[in-house]
Amino acid sequence: MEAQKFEVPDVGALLRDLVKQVPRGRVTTYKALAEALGDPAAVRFVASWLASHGEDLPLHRVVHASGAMGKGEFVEPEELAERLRREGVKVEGLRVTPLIRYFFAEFETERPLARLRREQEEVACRVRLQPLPKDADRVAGLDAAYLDSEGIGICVVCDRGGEPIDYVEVRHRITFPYIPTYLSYRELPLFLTAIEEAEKKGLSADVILVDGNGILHPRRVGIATHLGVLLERPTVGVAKKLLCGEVNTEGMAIGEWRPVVLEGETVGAAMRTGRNRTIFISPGHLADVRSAVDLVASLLRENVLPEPLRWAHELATESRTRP
DNA sequence: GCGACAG
DNA sequence: ATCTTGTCGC
Repeated sequence: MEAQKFEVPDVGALLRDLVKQVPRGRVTTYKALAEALGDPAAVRFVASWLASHGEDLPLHRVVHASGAMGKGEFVEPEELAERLRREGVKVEGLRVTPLIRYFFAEFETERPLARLRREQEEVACRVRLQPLPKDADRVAGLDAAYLDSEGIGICVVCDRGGEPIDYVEVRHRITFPYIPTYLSYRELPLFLTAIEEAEKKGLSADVILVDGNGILHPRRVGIATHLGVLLERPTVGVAKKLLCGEVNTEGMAIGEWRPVVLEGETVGAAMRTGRNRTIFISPGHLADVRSAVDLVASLLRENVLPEPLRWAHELATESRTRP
């Protein structure tokens, strides 16, 4: 099986370009930058990325939506205010006043996140929900860990009893940041090569478990779904936190599960595993909620995660200790 | 007061 | 996810 070509934009570089577009004497906001990238929900990425990668940028021209000075690791707010004043911007009490008078948002941009969203919607159109193969006797688990900007991808293949058979490890430079609902663009390249390497080694699985969501996603295309559709293979997503949708987890017994509903549709299940931990299971591709839940339940032991994912996580974390 | 977004 | 001090429980 050939690795799929999977292009991801350099959003960090694009964000730099956007900040450089803000003229002297004008200010923009974190939210306006996120919108210029194509998704206002990326505002936290914008703030955190600028705080750690924006040392050489004119960050005094990026303020909160309230007009308040931004917060970075490089410059004190008083100094930011001083820099703005020198450019003719009025700052009172560490706030640009009135913001509207100096506000800039006329960015030259191709809105990269909006393009990725359209791509996700196209992938979502190709999802097929159906029961998992009944004769599945090998289940893979995919997980990632990070060492600075290097990503570590693990693909473990387990037998039907959850016993690991073998695994592969791959490493990639990762540039795409974590932005909620765009996880695929960060981790899928890692997973695609891990699976390719596994197949080269003669390691294959009937179903692939992924650390993340399947159709339990605002556009019904979480990382497990994206992977499944690209490879045309059965996948199931397992997440440790709820991304979206609604579910009542009150008084759940261990092993019990309840549907996660999104816009009136059941897109997954919340299941209580050991202790007080709840996991969120959703079909990726060529799976449905019922069979995904059954498969995960059959691979659950004492751990929070089903065995293939528990092993993948353990191996990925362990790999970080030996660079 | 609003919102709370997988890894 | 990672970083990381202090705190709780087995």
